[in-house]
Amino acid sequence: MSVRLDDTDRKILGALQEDAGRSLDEIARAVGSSKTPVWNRIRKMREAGIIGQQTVKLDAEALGFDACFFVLIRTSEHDGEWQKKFLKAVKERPEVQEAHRLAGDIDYILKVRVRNARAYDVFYQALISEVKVHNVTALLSMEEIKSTMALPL
Amino acid sequence: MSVRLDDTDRKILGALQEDAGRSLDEIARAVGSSKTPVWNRIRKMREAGIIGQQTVKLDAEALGFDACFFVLIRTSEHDGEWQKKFLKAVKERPEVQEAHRLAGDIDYILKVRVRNARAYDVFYQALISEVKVHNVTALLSMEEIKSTMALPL
DNA sequence: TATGAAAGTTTTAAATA
DNA sequence: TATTTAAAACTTTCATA
Repeated sequence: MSVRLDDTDRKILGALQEDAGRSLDEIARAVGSSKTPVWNRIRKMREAGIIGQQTVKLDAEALGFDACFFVLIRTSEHDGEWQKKFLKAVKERPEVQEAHRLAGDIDYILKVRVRNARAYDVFYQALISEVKVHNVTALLSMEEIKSTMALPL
Repeated sequence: MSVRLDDTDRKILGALQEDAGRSLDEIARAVGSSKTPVWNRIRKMREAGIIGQQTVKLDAEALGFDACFFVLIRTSEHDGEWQKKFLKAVKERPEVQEAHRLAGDIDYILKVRVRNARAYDVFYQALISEVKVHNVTALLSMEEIKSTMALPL
């Protein structure tokens, strides 16, 4: 923790976010420095946990994941036991790509990626059989306009 | 396009999703094959667009992005001109990490990542001054329970 | 599919500003 | 203290069997 970031660090993070497959040399050139210092900064930021998992973006549709739902969940149960069970269910299910606990009226939002509507129903039935929820609204995505993990550094 | 995927391809995709930083050798070992065939498969899947951008996950909180909103948007305007302007606005704004066009009552959902509530308001004011929207609901995330781009292959 | 050699990259260490 | 240089270890890429 607690690495103070300067301008060069931020530029490196920007370059990595954009394309983590570039060589050190290219990144160094892009941020106006050279290999070793850039390498040391990256190592420090990795150790500090600022730079996490390195991954690839796969084409969901080409791989047959044609359905994406945003699921709004209201619960009447707010005790610790219920919450623990719910978090566990959500973390374990690979269909759930995002899960957030919300402020206000709606308690949770999930982003669920499945092959088709039938697969969503299977997921939904499994979820409500594991944990009791008061009210569920599923919003079906017709079109993914944008999807990125990049932070607006 | 149209690459038929077998079991080995799927295993490779799984390995890359999990950690794109591993060497070919490691991936080959993990999927029970050897370097050359794995390399050829990856190249083909990249060419076909199945494997896309390579990126890193950054720690949003460590970098000072403390606020995340899901924004539900209803519009009264459904003509092409309006939609074009809206898509453009959403794609251009780096705060918008996800944008989907929905079926049903609510027309769009956005995921917006900003430094704080004030920054969200700046974003919101800028958006509604660019495109007219009928009704907006912002859901504030209190806790990110899960966040992954990985498909449940 | 496997082997292996050439080209390129990452990583470490030593030298320099 | 941070950067450049240099060299060893490792990876990717690709020709050939």
